[in-house]
Amino acid sequence: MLHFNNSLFGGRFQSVLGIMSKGVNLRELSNRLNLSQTTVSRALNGYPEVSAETRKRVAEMADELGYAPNSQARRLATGRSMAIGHVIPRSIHEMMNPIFLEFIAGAGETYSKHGYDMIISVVEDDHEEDAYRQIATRKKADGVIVHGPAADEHRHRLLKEINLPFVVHGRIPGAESETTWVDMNNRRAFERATNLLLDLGHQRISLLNGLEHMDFARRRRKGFEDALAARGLAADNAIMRSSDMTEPFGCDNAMEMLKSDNPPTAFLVSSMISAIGVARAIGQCGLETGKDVSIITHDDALSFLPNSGEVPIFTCTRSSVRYAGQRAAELLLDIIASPQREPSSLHLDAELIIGQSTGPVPGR
Amino acid sequence: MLHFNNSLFGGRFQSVLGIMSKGVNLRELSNRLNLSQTTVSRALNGYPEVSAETRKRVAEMADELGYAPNSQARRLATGRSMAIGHVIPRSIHEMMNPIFLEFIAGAGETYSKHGYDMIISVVEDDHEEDAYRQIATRKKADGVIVHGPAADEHRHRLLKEINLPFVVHGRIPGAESETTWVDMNNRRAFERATNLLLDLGHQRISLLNGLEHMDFARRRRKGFEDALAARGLAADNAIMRSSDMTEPFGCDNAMEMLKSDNPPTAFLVSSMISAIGVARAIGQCGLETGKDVSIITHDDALSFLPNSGEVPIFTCTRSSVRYAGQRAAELLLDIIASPQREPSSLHLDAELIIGQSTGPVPGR
DNA sequence: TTGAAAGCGATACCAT
DNA sequence: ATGGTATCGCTTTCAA
Repeated sequence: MLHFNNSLFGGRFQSVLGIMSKGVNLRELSNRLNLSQTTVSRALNGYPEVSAETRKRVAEMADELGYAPNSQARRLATGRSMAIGHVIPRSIHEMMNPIFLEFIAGAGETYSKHGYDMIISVVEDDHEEDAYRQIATRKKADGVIVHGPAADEHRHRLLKEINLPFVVHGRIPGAESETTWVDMNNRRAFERATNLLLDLGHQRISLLNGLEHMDFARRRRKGFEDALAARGLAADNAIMRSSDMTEPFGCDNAMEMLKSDNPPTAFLVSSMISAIGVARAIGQCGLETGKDVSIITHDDALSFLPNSGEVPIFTCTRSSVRYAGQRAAELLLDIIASPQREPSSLHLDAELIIGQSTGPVPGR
Repeated sequence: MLHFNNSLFGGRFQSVLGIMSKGVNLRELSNRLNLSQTTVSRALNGYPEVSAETRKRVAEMADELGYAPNSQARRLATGRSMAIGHVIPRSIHEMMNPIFLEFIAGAGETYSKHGYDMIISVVEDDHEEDAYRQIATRKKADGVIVHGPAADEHRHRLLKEINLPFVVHGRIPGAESETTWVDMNNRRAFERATNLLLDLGHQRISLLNGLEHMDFARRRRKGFEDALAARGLAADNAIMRSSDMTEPFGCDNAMEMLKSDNPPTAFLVSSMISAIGVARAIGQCGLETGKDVSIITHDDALSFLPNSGEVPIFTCTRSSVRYAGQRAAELLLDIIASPQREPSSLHLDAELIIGQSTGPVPGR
């Protein structure tokens, strides 16, 4: 996975004077230049009042001595920590979610593009509030991303209280207009998916959802139920499940239902990982996915679970979490740059993509 | 996934004087106490020469005012950044690896336990060297973890050059004794797995390996080949593959091989994710995993892919990456605390666990 | 266009 | 046991 340009890594490192590793500071640099620290600082930070010639001299010497400003000092002086925090409570990190990783990857790209650091705090559940407070009082980060809002969410209140800028990945029910968030249209995605199944003649559809104390899962369920209701159908609790989205969650539940008296002819699943489990169960029952039993899954476009190709394996509602991460980070940096601005959120639509896992209901 | 204790989050936040959010600093705190900053600092940091009574007063007032030291200032004063860096080049983060996430989760636990921050830098490939240099010169972190060492690895040279403490997750061939690392015994794990298959009568075994410019993948291949050689067998390149360990990688290759003239009777796979793909292929060919075709996979004990239960789905070599993360972090903190110490590494053994995916070769 | 000097908020040495 | 003061390395106001 790691490739190196040999011209960079293979050769000897340019330590002509052993200076590169010494760590020159601003004072030494300005001494060498017979300039004040002020001027050097200005030159390096692109202030306009520096003469072109001076700026050039400074840049060259800085380069030669391998100068880079000490971030702690700069942060102390400017009062900005140039870092964004992500707090992961144990309850979320125990079932360490690949979706989180993909989001982080996206956000991280944005951060480094803007010179920000990403700091991740893994904390015990009962220290989460503490973690946020410490980020604020100790000035560890200029803002945070709130992950996985619950249906009954409170973190935004704390964050407003302690005046820590934040962006929510997902939405906080009842606080949509007073917070900045990036979310996909979960309800609509699952409504569309359900309609597709209904159009294919499926009437008995199982919902394998994420944990329904989470906002996103509630919305998905709503979309599912809305679509059924629109055709005068009711959801059957006997074939609806809600859990962490693991592979066995999909397999075990699908297996159980398929063996029951009144098995579903289709599954609507909240995650590719569980969908893979469902497919396994279908196979183990001697049935064929997309023919005997249909599956639609949400696809977060995780890089290690590609579901693309001409005809994707799974029919899916797709929305890139990585992209969401990039955009959420951008919004947060905006807020930090101009705190007075009105909250502006981003509602992403999922694509409904036809793959190999759906077909008309058998015997139709 | 997120549970909150309502007594913490549900109620109103204690902003009795609006002070909590103000951010008191050391000077204000010491003024309020009629003590010098020196004494207050000492009291808070547990220095012995402070009277018990003073210490108590200080602690109480600090608590009341919600004082917490500004980390930037402290870092500047102490010269320690109290942070560990993880650099992720794009080549690794494009195929964003869940294994990385799990490792991070483990390391993160250790960091917060010791008051360290974890900072993650997502960088373009050709900026990786730069990223490390900047961490060193700008003093962004006190040390770094090196992820995914290649067979032809150079980062350790750079890190020694710039004097940045580090621990390797995995091993750097040829530098085992001069670096501190945490790795599992890849060669032995795959040797044992292969032996198990051979004992079951399998002679035609396919290897679906990770990218073989990575050290871990080479070692696994070695283990595989060693085991075959010990019984006078040779590996057949026609049924060996090496790639990013995605689900389709497993499925597509297994499918192709199973349909060939001389199909393998067993698969040795480097990752659960790909193993799931293999299982899917087997199902699609109308065969049964563990009966018609056997699979042994390496299991990194990823939380969203549990492979436990009385009889796990997959027979596997298992080693917890999360644990590796914890230990690697501990070793790094040790090094930082006492830099002169000899490098001491950790070689973890994988367990070989029998699951449902293996059985005697058919027709035996 | 350049520089002197005052912060930023802690720690730590040297006195007392 | 407590306090004064220099220091960490940078930014930024104010002067020149």
